[in-house]
Amino acid sequence: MARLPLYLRALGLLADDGVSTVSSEELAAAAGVNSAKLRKDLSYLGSYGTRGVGYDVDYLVYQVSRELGLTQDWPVVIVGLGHLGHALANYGGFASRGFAIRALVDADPAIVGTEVSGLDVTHLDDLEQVVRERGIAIAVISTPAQVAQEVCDRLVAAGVSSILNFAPTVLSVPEDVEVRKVDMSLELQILAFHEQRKVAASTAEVVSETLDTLAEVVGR
Amino acid sequence: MARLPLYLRALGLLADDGVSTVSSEELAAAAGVNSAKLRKDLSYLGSYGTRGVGYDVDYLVYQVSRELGLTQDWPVVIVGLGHLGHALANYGGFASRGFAIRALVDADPAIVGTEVSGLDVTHLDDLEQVVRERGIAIAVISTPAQVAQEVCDRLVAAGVSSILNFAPTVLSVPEDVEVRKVDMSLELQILAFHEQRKVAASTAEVVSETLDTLAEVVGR
DNA sequence: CTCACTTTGTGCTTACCTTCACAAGCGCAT
DNA sequence: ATGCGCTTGTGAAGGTAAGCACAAAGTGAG
Repeated sequence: MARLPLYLRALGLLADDGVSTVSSEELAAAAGVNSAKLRKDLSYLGSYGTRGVGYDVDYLVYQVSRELGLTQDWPVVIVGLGHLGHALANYGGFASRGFAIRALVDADPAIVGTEVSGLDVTHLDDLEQVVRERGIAIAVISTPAQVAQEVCDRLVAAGVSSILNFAPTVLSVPEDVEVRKVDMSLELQILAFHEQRKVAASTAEVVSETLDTLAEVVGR
Repeated sequence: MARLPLYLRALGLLADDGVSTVSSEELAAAAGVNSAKLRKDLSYLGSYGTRGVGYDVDYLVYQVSRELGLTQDWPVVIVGLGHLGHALANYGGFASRGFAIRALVDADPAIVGTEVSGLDVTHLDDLEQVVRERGIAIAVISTPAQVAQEVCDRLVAAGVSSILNFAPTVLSVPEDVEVRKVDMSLELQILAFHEQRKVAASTAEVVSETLDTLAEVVGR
C-alpha cells in the first residue's frame, strides 16, 4: 500500500517523542487518514496490535520497515545535476529513510569530476558501468525532459528496475520496471484549478445575490 | 480532474510539432492513459471533439487552459530557500505554465536581501505584508518540516488559499484551503516496496524451483 | 471472578472510478 | 445523394477502495 510510508513517518515522530504505544485513532490523526482505513492497512501486514491497548510503536516501525524493504539500504543513482539534482543530492531525508545515494551522473563537462555532497560526479557515458559496479536498482531522473526517455532506456538496459522521474515527460518502460513521477508544475496546475473554481463560485454567489436584490426591487 | 494538466502538456507538445488535429487514441497514448477515460474527461468540459475527425489541438489547449484557470498568470510565493527552494525559484517550467513567482521568503539573514533568480529575498517577518501587497493566492512551502505548520498557518491567515507543500509533514488547514504535497522520500519508499516484492518474488521462485527439483530427486 | 471499558480486526454497504462496447454523428469518395 | 469508414460521447458493467459499525479480545478495578 502507498500509505505505509506515511504511517512510518508518523511512527518515527512518535518514537522520537518517546511514545511507546499508540492507538489506531491517534496514529490515523497524525497521518491524516481515517482510523478504520489505517487498521485495515495494518491488518494486511498481520495482527500486530493488541485489543484494548493499541500498537507498540517500535515493533510496528520494524514491521512496516520490513514490509517496505527498508531494513536494508537501497543504493540510488541521481542522473541530472541541475538545480533540482543538486537539491536532491543534498537532501538529508534520503539517508535517514533507507536510501544511500551512491552515484551522481551528468553530461555537462563543467560539472563532471567535481564533488557534490561528498560524491564525485560521473559522466553520462559511464552510466551503465557505474550502475552495474555499484549494484544500483533505483534511479532518480532529474534531467531536462528531452533526454529523460533516453536516460531511462539506458538505466533499464543496465538493470535498474525502479525509477523516480522528475522530468515532465511520460516515460515508457517494460512492465517489470516501476516508474513514479513527481511533476511540480502539474501539482501547481491542480491547485490553480481549485483556485479558479473558488473564484468562479464566489463570482456566482455575487451574481446570485445581485439577482436576488434585483428581484426584490422589481417585486416592489 | 487531476489529469487535465497531463493532457495539456501532451497537447502542448503536439502543438509545438505543428499537429492541428488529434484523435482521443493518439492523445491518450501521449498522456499515458486509456482513451475512453480521456474522452470522458474531455466530455466533462463540453463537446469539443468532432466525430470521425478528432479534436482540434489549439482549440482544446484553450479550453483545457480555461478550465484549469491558466488563461491568467497566478502569482506565487516560495517560502524557504534551501537547496530545494533555490531549485524551484530557478525552475523555468512554472513561468511557461501560467505561474509567476512574485516573492521569495526565508528566515536566514544570510540569504535575506540577496537576489535569487531575479527576485529579492524577503524576510519571513514580512511574509503577511508581501502576500497581501502582491495579491498572492498560491504558496509553495519548501522549509524544514519543523516550521512548515507555522508558516502554513501564517500564509492562510494572510489570505493564501492554495498550498504546495514540499516539507515532509501533514499540514492541517481550514477546509476551504487546498493543500497538495510532494514528498520525495515517500515516493522512493514506495519504489523500495515494489523493489522488495520483486526480490521476494524471485527468491520464492528459486525456492519453488528448488523444491520441484528435490521432489523429482526424491520421486526417483 | 466478574464486569465495565477500551481498542483491534473485519464483514458489509456505499460510492467512485475505470473500462468495455456501441450507437450517434461526421466527412469523404463515388 | 448515398453509403462506408472512422471517431466521438456515453450507458452499463465490473472492479476497487472507503468507511461504518460491531463482534472479538484484551485490561484493570472491585
